[in-house]
Amino acid sequence: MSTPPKTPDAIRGTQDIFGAEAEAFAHVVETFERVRKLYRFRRAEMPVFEKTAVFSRSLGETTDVVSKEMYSFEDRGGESLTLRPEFTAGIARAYLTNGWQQHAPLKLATHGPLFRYERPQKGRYRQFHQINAEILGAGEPQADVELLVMADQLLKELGVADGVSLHLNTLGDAPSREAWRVALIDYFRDHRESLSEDSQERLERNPLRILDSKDPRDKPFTEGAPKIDDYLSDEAQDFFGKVTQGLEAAGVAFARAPALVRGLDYYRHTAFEFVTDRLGAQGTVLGGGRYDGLIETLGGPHTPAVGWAAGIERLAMLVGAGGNVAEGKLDTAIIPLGEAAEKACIALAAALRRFGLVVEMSFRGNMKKRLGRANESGAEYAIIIGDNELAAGKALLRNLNTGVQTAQPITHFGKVPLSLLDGVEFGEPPDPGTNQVFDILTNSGKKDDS
RNA sequence: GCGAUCGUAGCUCAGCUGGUUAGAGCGCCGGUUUGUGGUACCGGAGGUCACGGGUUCGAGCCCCGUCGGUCGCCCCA
Repeated sequence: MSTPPKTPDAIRGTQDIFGAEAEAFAHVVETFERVRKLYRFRRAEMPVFEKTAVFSRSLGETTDVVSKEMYSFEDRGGESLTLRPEFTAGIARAYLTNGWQQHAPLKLATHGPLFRYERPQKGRYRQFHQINAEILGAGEPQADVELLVMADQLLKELGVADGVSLHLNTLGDAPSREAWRVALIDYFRDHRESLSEDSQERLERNPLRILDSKDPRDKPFTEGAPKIDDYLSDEAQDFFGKVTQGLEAAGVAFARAPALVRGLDYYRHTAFEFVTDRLGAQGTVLGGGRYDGLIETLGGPHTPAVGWAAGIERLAMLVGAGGNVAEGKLDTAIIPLGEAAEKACIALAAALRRFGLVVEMSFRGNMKKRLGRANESGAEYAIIIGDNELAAGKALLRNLNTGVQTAQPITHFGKVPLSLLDGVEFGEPPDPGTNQVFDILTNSGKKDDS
């Protein structure tokens, strides 16, 4: 008496992607790969896990993000490892440990799974996937511009640009950012009692975040809050000007978003998000910014860099909503009947696929079943070979749209487009050594004329 | 971590104020068609009603707990 084993559940917040969604997912990745090559971003592959320090140092040891939202564990040697929650820190580590400085300015693109220990909700999973682009070792605003223009082109080529807008801001250089921060704290402290509980908390930990609070109680005060523009140094102002001018030159539309901020200290200058209102609370489709301070936190030399990342699932949802991704269509279904015919059909399927046709060969069910499946698959033609046909060296070519079916010499398949054979009756196969394609073309010409 | 909401067949769902053998559509399998699809008709398989406890003569339905899904808050690298 044994009880059947219990099927283990999938891990919370993971997804099994299949069918149309998987096609949309692949479409996003393929489009990214194509576009990234247009800009000569070089492909990189990084490990999905790193020493925990790679992430904890760059993010700051004390933040919620590090203490609660990373997948960290000890390996058998007692070393603390973490499944990557983002690409940037791992890329920065690779940049330093592999001497990639020699390639600077280095344009890198990658994509793959990331892991965050969060409560799942729409567009948010514990294992999710991003596409990612970075330019390391480039302090020039042109790098920001190129990254943004590429992002814009990507979204347009994916067909999701409608309803998605680019929100752009600058956080200034380090002195500008700090002066602004102090001014914000002073300002909000005066209204402390009127702020939401969350924002009172934020005042201590992360005052910039009050600006994009969702609580209506905070709204009246965020409007009148100090603006970064009043604290920008000349250099920072000039930098941002070059970014916006570059976007205008490239024809990339953007909206200035003075409340768009970044929580971590290493961010400088440009911050941006492509945002939609079609994905519920998780409206950011692609986001990034300049992180000139990051590489130093990993013990490297001062290295300016800028990058962005976009959630593949979120993009796939937008792509899928447009209904423009379908599974690959079947051209031809091959239906063998009987063991001997099966062998001939395997050979025929291989030949047709080498020819470039999308072919499936059925191996289950009776004739009715097999034809039914062929029909459902959307195939245009079915090629049927039973033992009778095999003995005569023929196969049945059935047009599944018209229902017209003719017997054809097996040797014709794989050498002639099926559309030429469609509906045309042939006699004996051409003599060996003659040009079969030519014969068939002239034969079918005769038929058409008559 | 917090809140709301949901969990019935492979899928989408119905199931009345608690009342006998729990339903539909789709899908699957078979038949009308011994080797011919799309349409139609007929039949069939498939359910520990998420799990565990409780209330009740009686629970898919009410109560408590657990797990899971979804949506939102916090956070957002």
